[in-house]
Amino acid sequence: MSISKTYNPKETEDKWYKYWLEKKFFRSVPDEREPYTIVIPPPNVTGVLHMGHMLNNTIQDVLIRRARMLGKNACWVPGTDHASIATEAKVVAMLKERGIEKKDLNRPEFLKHAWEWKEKYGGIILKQLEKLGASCDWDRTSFTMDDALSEAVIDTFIHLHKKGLIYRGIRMVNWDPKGKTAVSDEEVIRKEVNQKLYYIKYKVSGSDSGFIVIATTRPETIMADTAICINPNDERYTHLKGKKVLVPLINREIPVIEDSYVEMEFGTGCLKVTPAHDLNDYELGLKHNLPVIDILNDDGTLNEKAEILVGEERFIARKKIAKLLEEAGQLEKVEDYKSQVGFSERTDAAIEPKLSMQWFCKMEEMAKPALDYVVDGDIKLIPEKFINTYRHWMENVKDWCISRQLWWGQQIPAWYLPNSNYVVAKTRQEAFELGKALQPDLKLDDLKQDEDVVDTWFSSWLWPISVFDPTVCGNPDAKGNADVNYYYPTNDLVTAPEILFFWVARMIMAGHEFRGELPFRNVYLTGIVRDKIGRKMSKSLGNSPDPIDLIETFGADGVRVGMLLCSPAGNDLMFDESYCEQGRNFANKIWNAFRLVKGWEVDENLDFVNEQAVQWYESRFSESLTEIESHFSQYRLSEALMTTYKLVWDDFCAWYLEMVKPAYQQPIDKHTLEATKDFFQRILTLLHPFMPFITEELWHDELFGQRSENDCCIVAAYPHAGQTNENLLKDFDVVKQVISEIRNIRNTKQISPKEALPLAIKVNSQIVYDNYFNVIYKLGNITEINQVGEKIEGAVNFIVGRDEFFVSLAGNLDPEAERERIQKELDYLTGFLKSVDAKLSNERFVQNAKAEVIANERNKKSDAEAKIDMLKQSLAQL
RNA sequence: GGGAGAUUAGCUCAGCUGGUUCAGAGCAUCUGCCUUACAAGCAGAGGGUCACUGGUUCGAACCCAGUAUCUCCCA
Repeated sequence: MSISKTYNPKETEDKWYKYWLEKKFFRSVPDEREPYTIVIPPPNVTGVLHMGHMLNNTIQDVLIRRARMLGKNACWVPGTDHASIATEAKVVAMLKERGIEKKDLNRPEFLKHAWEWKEKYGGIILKQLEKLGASCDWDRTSFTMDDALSEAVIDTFIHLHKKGLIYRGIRMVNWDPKGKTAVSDEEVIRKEVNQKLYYIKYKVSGSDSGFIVIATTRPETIMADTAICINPNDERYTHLKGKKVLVPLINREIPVIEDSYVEMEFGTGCLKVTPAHDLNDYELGLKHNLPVIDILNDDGTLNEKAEILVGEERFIARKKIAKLLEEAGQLEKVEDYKSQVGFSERTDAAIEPKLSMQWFCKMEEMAKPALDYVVDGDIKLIPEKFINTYRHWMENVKDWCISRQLWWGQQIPAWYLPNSNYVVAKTRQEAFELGKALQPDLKLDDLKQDEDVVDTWFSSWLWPISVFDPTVCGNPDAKGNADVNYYYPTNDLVTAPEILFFWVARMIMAGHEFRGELPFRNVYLTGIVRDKIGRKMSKSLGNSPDPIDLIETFGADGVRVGMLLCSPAGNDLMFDESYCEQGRNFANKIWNAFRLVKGWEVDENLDFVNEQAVQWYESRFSESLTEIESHFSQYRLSEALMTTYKLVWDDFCAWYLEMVKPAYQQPIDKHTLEATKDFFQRILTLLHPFMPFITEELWHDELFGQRSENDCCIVAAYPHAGQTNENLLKDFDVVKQVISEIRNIRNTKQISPKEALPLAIKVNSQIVYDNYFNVIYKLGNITEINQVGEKIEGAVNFIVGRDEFFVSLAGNLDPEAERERIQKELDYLTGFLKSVDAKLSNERFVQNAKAEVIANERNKKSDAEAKIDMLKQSLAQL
């Protein structure tokens, strides 16, 4: 093994990842052990690894590695989802580059190209996860469009349709004119946009000069107007009641209706009603029985119903209409106006509200049990604050539009008969059998399958079940295979709060529907990765580092540590590369501590002089481990890491190793070396979930002797907390403080650390300092230690606990400076004593406070008094 | 407009059921060190009106009310 001065991750990472794969350490099959299961939130096949994935998957890997070391049968199932809109968009773009238009292809031809694309690019993100060290069971890699998983989707559709939970209906949907598909409410991103408010004059029918003015942001939709609406209480417009007006430019006559829905204060208090192109207008139209005129094509261009500007794109049409209105003298004015506009998450096109026939899944019935799991605490959300959000959603749930006007996905198993009836069935043959009942003369070829596919989330909501046994989806009575019975319900889900509703909640619904059980017990919600000035990381801002570059620069272990250091659960994290640097430095620290220990020569004849140090670290390790376990149990991973970090860097490297390390080129005793090696191995196991590569590398060093093939850190037993010796820990706190004081004296008096100093102790406590002389000599660079009964004159002194310490400096004591220092401390203590006295002389405090609190105050008082006494004496001696 | 959450050191965050020496980390900063494991390092130090205003209490960073600012979700 190399002993380079710095740790080089490149030499270890690929090597060990390959080794783990070869030895099948990630592989899980059901056995008699307790399972610990995580299903990956399937990244989009079109995706490349971004910082959000890094965070999310680092957390999952830490959890799964720790569970594995705790002796559980750990199973982390990887995979991807087919992301219908995003993938279809990519494939269409690729075809366009090759000079092929989607409209010139039929469905099978298009799907062939799409699968080719998926085979070529779909695995990129999973390969990238390997670089991070993700210990997924790759043999279980799933894809939401695998045959079996697709079948599960179809069966689910059929099952829910049979139950009456899926229906077809006309609804106002969010139409993405670029993707040419409906998208769900959750896929619409609202942004504030600077717009214009156009004030348009509508002529009153049958009058030469009368007109009313209507304010709108969408003048291109006036041709779809079917009414003008005023508030019945609006006195400005009473003369218009029952009248008709003419739509400008096309002069179609429409009625003036009255409804208190119209806000009198907004715009002119007069609203144009366009049922086909606005949700509120649609509802108003239903109420007042208005016709619906849809003037837009699927791609967002105007159709012949618009009468004018046919074929123009909607935003171009808006500009042209404004000009036409102006020329016609019907544009009164234009104002700047800010408003919220929805954009498609996938294509960034402005969403067009559009009426269309879609498939819906009823949510209310399924939402109830899904809400109960969380409210009753069977499923824990971490952090808990998300329960409120979850409840609010589930209590106001809306039906789920599940059809998408795309080809990439599972085609809806609905078959239309010539008479426009339809049946839902898995195959054409089955549909035919059902169809004959409705239409006896039906021929097989008469059936036409619905052109649309189901929403990708309609696959993903089955994920925690379908990756184990897809056949139980849609078949709630099925018993399921060995896998699903063993691994389901899974343990932890790690995901982003943005998809709490449209993924997490729906998985809970599906789990309840098909397994009668929750899909996971804990949902750990990560924050959004932002840059250090708080902006969301995005491609367009270019403020996101490439995770693979980060791994190149800082090593996978360094990046993992960096991610976790800045990631409190559920809070956004302000990522900065310096965290990864800190992680890399930590790896280097471990590496160098190892170099030190590795370099030690043993001398069997030496006495075991480090017994106190060894026992102290033993206790300290247990104490820290208990704290780490508690952090893990609360999913406070960054704190578990920080506790580990300090245990290694401060306690092990800065204190323990310094205490036991022999002088340069001197040998060490056998006991100490063995104890140190044992500590080191335990540290490696403790660190492994966070830093898998460096720990595995060091684990196999010859320092620890020969290891069998399967003796690897990844499967080593996680350490258990042993006994802690409280008194020893307390004594060492005092000893460490004494050493710090000595070092501080050196620093302030400009004395070199090389210059050894004499120390005298006036012991007033029960501490047996003799036990710690070795440590104090070594770390304080002390020549002699004397226990004295009286103060030493002319020495610098300090107090730790109740004991006084004196360091004689060869003639360079500055009495004035000493007096000042002591006086300062004295002032502080006097003030402190005053506040304690005030408390103790307050009758109500003594009456009301708990006994131990009062005892504590009394202790503080006597401690302070003792110290003040000592300081006063010192002052007098100067 | 409705709802949720946040505000503690220069930065990122802990701080449990109100009660150990007038609030703790890590990073950054400052001072001194190339001390044979590590300058990606060592030793030490400084740094806070716990957003603001009231209230409850013997006692408030913590509980209550209001104000301000910010973030997110929904319309």
